[in-house]
Amino acid sequence: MVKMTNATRLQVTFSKRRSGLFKKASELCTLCGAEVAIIAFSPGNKVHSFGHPCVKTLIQRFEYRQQLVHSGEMQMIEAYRKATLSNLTSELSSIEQMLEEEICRGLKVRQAKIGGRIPLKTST
Amino acid sequence: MVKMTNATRLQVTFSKRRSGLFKKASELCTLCGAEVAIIAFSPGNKVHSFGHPCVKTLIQRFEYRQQLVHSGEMQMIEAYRKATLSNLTSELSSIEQMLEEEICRGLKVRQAKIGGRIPLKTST
DNA sequence: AACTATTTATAAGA
DNA sequence: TTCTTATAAATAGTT
Repeated sequence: MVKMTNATRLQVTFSKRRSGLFKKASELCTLCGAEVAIIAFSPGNKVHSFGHPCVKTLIQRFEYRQQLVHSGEMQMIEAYRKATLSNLTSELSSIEQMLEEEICRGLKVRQAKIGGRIPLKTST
Repeated sequence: MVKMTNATRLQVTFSKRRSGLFKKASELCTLCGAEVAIIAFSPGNKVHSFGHPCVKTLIQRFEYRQQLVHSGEMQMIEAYRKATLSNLTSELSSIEQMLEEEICRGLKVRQAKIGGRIPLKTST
């Protein structure tokens, strides 16, 4: 599989495959209860996005997780998870969720200050 | 289409469909020269990601664009695009790209300081 | 992990 | 851009 040469066909193919990709993503969400964000830049450099529940929230969560990994905290959490009893695991989940919600809330406050808003779902 | 109930089947289906989704994304990249990032949280809340050229870069670019939209600068750039001659359009693209590269460089420096690194492609 | 019947995606053409 | 259709690919169910 190589890059298409004909610019017109490439544009049509991109459009079709992008909608196919977004459809697959939305099926994954409804069928499995997954949460998915997609950011796509077309060959013409236009941005297209899909998000359930919304792109921004998932980016925030992703970056928070990455931060944990980089600072070694995730390993600590995993070690704790393995060492503790299963009923404590659900407690930990709640704590993580609360922390995540706090971060989201902070984001919304910051966004409100700059006059922005958080779309529920975008396809720009 | 509704959410699957059987937890085991759901896990298998998620796994199959996630790899299908990532494959479709990579095909879109090679076939059309697109750039795509996907962040997916499984029902078990594990994070999975796909990125070409890399998730972080595309998130940065996405957020930069969103910022432009919110501040109204994108509209100004679009208006300028339409008003100017086509040879100026490519010049503008170069300027945008340089600006983007500067932002990426800044990100890398900041990441280097906290001891992190930027993966080319992740599937966590 | 592998198989396969069936469903779904898509390339090409209109 | 939308519709059609022949072909290719994905996947649900099963082993």
